[in-house]
Amino acid sequence: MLAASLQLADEQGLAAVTMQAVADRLGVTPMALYRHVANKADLLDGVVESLLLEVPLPDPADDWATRLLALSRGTRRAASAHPEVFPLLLQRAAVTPGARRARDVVYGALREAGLGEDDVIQLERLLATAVLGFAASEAGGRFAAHSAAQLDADFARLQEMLAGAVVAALEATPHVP
Amino acid sequence: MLAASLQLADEQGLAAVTMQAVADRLGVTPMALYRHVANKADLLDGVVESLLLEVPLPDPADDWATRLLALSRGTRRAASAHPEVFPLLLQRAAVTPGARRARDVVYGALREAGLGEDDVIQLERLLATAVLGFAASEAGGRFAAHSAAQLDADFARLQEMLAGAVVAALEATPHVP
DNA sequence: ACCTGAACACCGTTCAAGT
DNA sequence: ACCTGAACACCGTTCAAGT
Repeated sequence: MLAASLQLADEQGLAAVTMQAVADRLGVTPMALYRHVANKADLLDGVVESLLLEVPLPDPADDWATRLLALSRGTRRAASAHPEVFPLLLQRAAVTPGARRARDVVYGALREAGLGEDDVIQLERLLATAVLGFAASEAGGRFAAHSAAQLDADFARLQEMLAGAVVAALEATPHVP
Repeated sequence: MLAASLQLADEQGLAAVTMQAVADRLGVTPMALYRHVANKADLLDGVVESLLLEVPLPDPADDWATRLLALSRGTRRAASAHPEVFPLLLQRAAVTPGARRARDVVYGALREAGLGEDDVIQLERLLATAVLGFAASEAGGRFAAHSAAQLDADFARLQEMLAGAVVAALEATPHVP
């Protein structure tokens, strides 16, 4: 049902995701959906969550910088696969299992990099926000005037910027030699 | 009419912005709105644009770093004033007068800082995206679990991060001594 | 437990008609 | 030029009833 809704959004836009259309696709009446979902907002929550769970987790064997890069690339890819739904991500509290899963990857990477716990927690929010902001802008159409090559270059530069921020935080961290 | 729609969204949520409700507030029938707006999407475009035009432009007498900070603070304030509408900003192409207005402020500041034209153009997108991503996350509820103090601290750190990116770009720029 | 038919109050949008 | 009444095809959601 969440898969059917996501597919519907991908194919015909978010506005096409109506209780009746989803039900149709499942060969059922609209009212049957209310057995599995409280209401339409709840259904959309589920769709957003399933999108989040589609972002592949990086290989834990890679070093921390590679893992961060892989996660942000996976996020951008999920956005481009589901541009209609992705922007909704910024409109839900990041407290679901899917949100926690991605957050934990970043926490682990920043800890391994050597940051203190307070830094880890704050920096994760800023890194995630920058990546989500970019991916949501791209998916939502804010960059519609720009070429794919330009956006690839922008994304690469964003990564450099974020890496620079992590390095700066590391340099400000007292470390055991 | 755009003002009435924005007010309606602020007071009762984006879902309450229906053609009938807007018409009601103006003391007119819904069909009368179609004289001023092509359809509902067009109306929402107008509402988003009017929100963008609400962001105050920085004092041109201030130095470039102060202007950038003022613009991003103004943006964050507009988001908190209109949390229902603000997230839509990431879902429209940044080609309207309101978008251009803000962009030109950043262009001017980065040029004055001493960046080359290519850097100015690319960095503007990244800075704007980071600020909009943060403001939209905050307005949209992604940070709902966090205190206002925490979010203020996050925003301050975001500014530091962005300032660091500008400085790094400046250091990589060959300059006339 | 799960699904349905019928119904309700609302949507966005059209069109011809009014002033 | 601007607004309206009536109508159309759709919404989300409820409730009692069916299996």
